[in-house]
Amino acid sequence: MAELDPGNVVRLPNARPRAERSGSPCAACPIRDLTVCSALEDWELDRLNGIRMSAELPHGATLFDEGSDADFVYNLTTGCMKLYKLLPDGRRQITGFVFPGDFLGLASASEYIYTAEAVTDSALCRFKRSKLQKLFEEFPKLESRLLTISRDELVDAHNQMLLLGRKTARERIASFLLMLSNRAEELGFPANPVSVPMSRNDIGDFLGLTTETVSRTMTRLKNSDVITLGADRMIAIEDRDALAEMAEGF
Amino acid sequence: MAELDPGNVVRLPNARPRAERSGSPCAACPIRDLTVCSALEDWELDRLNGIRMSAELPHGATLFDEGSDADFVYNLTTGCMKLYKLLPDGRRQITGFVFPGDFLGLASASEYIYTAEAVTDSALCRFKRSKLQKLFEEFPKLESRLLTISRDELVDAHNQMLLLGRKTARERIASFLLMLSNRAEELGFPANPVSVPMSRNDIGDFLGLTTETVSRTMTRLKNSDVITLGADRMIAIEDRDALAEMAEGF
DNA sequence: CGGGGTGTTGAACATATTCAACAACTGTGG
DNA sequence: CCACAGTTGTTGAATATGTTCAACACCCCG
Repeated sequence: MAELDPGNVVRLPNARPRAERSGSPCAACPIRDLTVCSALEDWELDRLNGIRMSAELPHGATLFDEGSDADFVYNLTTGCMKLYKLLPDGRRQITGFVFPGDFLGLASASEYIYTAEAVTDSALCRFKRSKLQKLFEEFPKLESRLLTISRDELVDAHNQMLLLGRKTARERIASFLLMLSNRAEELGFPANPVSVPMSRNDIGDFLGLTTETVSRTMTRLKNSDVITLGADRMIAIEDRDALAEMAEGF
Repeated sequence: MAELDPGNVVRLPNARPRAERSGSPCAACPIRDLTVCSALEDWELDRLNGIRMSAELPHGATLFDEGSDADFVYNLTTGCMKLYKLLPDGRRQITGFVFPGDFLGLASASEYIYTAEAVTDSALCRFKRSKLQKLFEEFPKLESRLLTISRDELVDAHNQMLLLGRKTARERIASFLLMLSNRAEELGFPANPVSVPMSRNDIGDFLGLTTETVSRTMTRLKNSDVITLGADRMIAIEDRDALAEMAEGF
């Protein structure tokens, strides 16, 4: 796992101008406001930076495996990752996609409860759990922020349970596309022709469907003029209201 | 919502002898070690007790509705509750069952993200969120403990996603029965003839199945001598190993 | 070019659902 | 205490949604 090469970091569209106010790279971090770091002042950020390591992953690479020792917590700065659990016969459930600003490994206790794999080339900040724990004592704000983050993850998880347990294939795809579009917007990427970096197979394993069902359902949505399937895994949302109604199960 | 009548509280089997060391009812709480309170000393517990209110709910009663203002957080002391989300046409997903020592409303921000309804007659401690928040500043341990609890909830949620997205009906039922058995044991109730207080319909809505499928699957497990269906919603696990293998998808 | 991975489409199939009937149980009032 | 009504649970038959198996088109990337 190579150290971060700054020249290789893709800046996010909503990046703030590189701050001159502090020497710490964190102060200039484009996703600073989207993650834990938003709880901290510059000087506190310096302390956090002190225990930070950078890492990059090419697409397809595994960051950690389900069941391995959860010594580190990560924060994604660029790219997209997937988290998944496997059954012995290979059935896979992707429990979440990770976008810049999101945490990885938060839900784990002593061992990671899912495998984390890069969907696209990715860059991350890495924190040793034990060191982070010590910082909590110094900055309770940090732990407080982490509680908020974990609460938000719980909200997403509950929505996903509703999706997996009760929604039809069409409703699942609609929910998924809107989720991607909303997250893109939060990150300052275009919300409408939405980028769908993951494969049909990944989408299926996230939505509890097969590749074929994902493909067929997308085609039907295209045929009913709700979306347009473009090149490079781009999808245009032509009728957002219709998609939203579908997603909510109307 | 009546105040807790102490004469009406069913003591849990693993209750410790009523403590004489403190005047606070919390110090004598039978589930004290199972919940947030385990993070606190007696004198700190007194402070927590100061913002505590008691409540009871008969079975079938709703504690709060999805979407209503999340002003309170609750801790179940006796009974069993269910948390669920609804789709506009009435499809329901139960996102979790709540047992003594468990929290309700933790995942919520300004509004509750699920409805909470009593499965059996229940008793709870109620805390005003704003007051609890203030106690956090006084006892960071408390917030720390809450982070652990919410992390554990996240682990459960991820396992449930795997179940809902990828497991067969038989595997879901097996997982469910083992979960009930394990939780019962944690609480000091018998792990083997396991009490299943919720209806087939509730089980179905928790596992993403219909009542009929739950019923049929249970019958098949009975016919293959893995379980025995008793009266009063009791189920005996006859072949725990077989059940465990099923649950894991072997 | 050529080849593996990715995506689409078709046809047969399976698992779980839906609709329906009935049995068992619970609680309530006469 | 029993009778009755409503709820809960079980079972059967028909059905549907999504899966499986299979073939082929596409398209980057080598």
